[in-house]
Amino acid sequence: MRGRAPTLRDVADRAGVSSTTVSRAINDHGFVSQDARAAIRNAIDELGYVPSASARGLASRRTAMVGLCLPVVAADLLHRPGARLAGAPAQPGAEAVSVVVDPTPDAILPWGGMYFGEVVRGAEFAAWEAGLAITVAMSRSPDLEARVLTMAGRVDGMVVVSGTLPDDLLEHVSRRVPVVVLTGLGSASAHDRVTVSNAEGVERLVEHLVADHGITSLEYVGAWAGTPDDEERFRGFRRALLRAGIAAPESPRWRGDLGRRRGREIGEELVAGVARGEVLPGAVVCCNDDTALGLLDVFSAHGVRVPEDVVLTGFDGVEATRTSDPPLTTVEQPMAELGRAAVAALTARIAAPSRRTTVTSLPVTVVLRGSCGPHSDAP
Amino acid sequence: MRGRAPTLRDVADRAGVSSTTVSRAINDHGFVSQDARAAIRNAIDELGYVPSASARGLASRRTAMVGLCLPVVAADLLHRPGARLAGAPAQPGAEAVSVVVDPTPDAILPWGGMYFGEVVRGAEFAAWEAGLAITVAMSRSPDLEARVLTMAGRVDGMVVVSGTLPDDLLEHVSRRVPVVVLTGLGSASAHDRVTVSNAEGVERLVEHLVADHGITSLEYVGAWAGTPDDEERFRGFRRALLRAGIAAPESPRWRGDLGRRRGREIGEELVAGVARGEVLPGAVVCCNDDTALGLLDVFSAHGVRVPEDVVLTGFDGVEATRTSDPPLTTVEQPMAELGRAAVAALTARIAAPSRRTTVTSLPVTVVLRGSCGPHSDAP
DNA sequence: TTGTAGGCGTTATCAG
DNA sequence: CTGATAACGCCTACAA
Repeated sequence: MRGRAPTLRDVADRAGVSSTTVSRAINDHGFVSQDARAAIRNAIDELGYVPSASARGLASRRTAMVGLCLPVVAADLLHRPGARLAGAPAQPGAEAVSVVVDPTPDAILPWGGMYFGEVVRGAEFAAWEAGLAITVAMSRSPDLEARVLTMAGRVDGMVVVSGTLPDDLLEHVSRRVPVVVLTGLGSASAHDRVTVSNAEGVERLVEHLVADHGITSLEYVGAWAGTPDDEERFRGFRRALLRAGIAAPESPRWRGDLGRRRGREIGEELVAGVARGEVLPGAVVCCNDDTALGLLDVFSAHGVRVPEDVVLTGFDGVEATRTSDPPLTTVEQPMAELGRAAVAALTARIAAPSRRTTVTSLPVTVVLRGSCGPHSDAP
Repeated sequence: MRGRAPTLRDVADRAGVSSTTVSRAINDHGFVSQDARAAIRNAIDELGYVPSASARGLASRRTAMVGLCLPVVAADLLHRPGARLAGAPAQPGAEAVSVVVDPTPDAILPWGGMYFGEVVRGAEFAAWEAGLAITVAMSRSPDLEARVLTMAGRVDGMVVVSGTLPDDLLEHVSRRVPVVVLTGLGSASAHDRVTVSNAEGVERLVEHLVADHGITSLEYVGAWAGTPDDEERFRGFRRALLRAGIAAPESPRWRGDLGRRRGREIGEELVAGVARGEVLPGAVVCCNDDTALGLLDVFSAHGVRVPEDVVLTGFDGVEATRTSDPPLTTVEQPMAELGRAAVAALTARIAAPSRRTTVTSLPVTVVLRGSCGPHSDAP
């Protein structure tokens, strides 16, 4: 099949009009007579014409695509059962069927379930509404720079999850196309930015712990220093404490890396402290769910009861928080909305390149579950 | 920022070489001296040069992108908690935080959880390995044709989930770029195709029901007639029965539409039959999980016990099967592998346009859970 | 309502 | 190892 693909010109010749007219008909700019339209439509069908995006892009200087740059981990985050994809493709000679009895789900997902797939979904939706296509790339190691620049050369704008790109690369990219930063991990920036109400979320959560559960000794487990979201969350933590008249530390006493493994380490330290006679805080507020789940792993293993002995909370709203024992109280982020808002910010920026930089903050939801104690049901 | 983006030529001038040389350096074709390389690299950095994919594509006649065309429902399938995205964006004036007590998850997802996000993940991975970028589109109604053709003009090949595109559109597309069909719903085709061991999966499952659970009266709930996967699954169903010496119908007695709602209707009919004195079959084997879950909804509501009164099984391996009550025995599809295999087939086809059409069948896993009865643990 | 002409930024071909 | 030079397929004034 497919010799040389038919071009606009072929269509024009066949329809007996000029290529300009065909162009007009296709993009329906300007005026085209009904006759011409019909002839063109026929020619297109007969020839099987498909416009070349490359030529279009070159001539019009826009590609009608936006790029999404997600953390490598996103690959893992999109993880679902039945996935496999470990690196080796399924053996061609392997059995067509295997049988297992109720397998336990894969142990621990790296980054434990912040479904970036949701972000993609939201972004795709917004792009679709704007008549744009979407292309996604994971910021994987080898060749990161080349691949990201390639993407930059291919799109009208990019959404970049904060922290996925080295600063100089990000700068290089943003000299070419507008960039919207999706705050997540990583450092601040001078681009349009979309984030969530981190501080308010934690503040409200802590308020609940203090007011409704009467907890007065709380501790915060953060991320590494300089993580903007974490800093905001900690600020919310402090604010709530101070407002309740409880002494609050200047900085988190514990710092993790947002991972469950590190959460376990911190859990071990806490438990070890108890063994030495230290007393557990009334509540441990974690900067994210994975960290909290890591602590929970250790608490369960060592007989520390949650919420009786210590209340535990997370942030993000990953799926695992619903099925942990006890289910984890957390602050849920609207992932799909993040994607949508990011693309919306991008299209706005593309439309008005010189408008002021914007920051969009999306609302969060405090989800009260067993890990912070029993609830009547009116928050 | 950004006046007129620097071009290859600008880089060449600045580096004091010809544009050809710059091109060579960038794509590292042919030979370029170290000096030239260095000068070029500097020029690129200083200018913030990013190659234009449009120009590249036009000149080289390849775009280094592959497209993925997913069913509209995929939008819903990527669904996760914290999603929202109902159509209206979050109110700007809305509260930054809201609080809820352990909300039940959103009722029912349309198509209930065939995570196409997994397919995307697998496809992205394979594309990445091949140095390709990926663009995804959902086959949404208005403008389907225009959008799909636009995608076709933008990529070197497309993966299309079977049934998402009208035949004539698919044909139009495939006149331009190679197409790999991901069997799912819909009709057969003359393209490279990737699918799973549908028949073998069900066959093995039924074998288990008969041999290990001693069930001798089984019924099959299919999809609408002409659905290839369903037909294969039914064939596996028949084969297992016949081999076990059990009479098997020529065609499914019940037909659903793969949806949970329709599954409920079928469930109601079954229950109504019982009320009229009919006797339940020993097992109901459903063509997919959603249908089975629909039946289960009704059975639970009417006190029909699974697996005591009737055994129930599905197909797909959606997440909900793990948390239903009882957990649903099913045949799990390797979603990510499907995506990967599809892109692999595509790159192979692109490399050898005239090779014979291929069919790739991926292995499945029969997952035994509570809905088919107790198990020791050796299948 | 339609056509003409020129250029968009790269790659590929062919000589040096 | 390097440079001219011609496409590549379409859009966009501008003119008719």
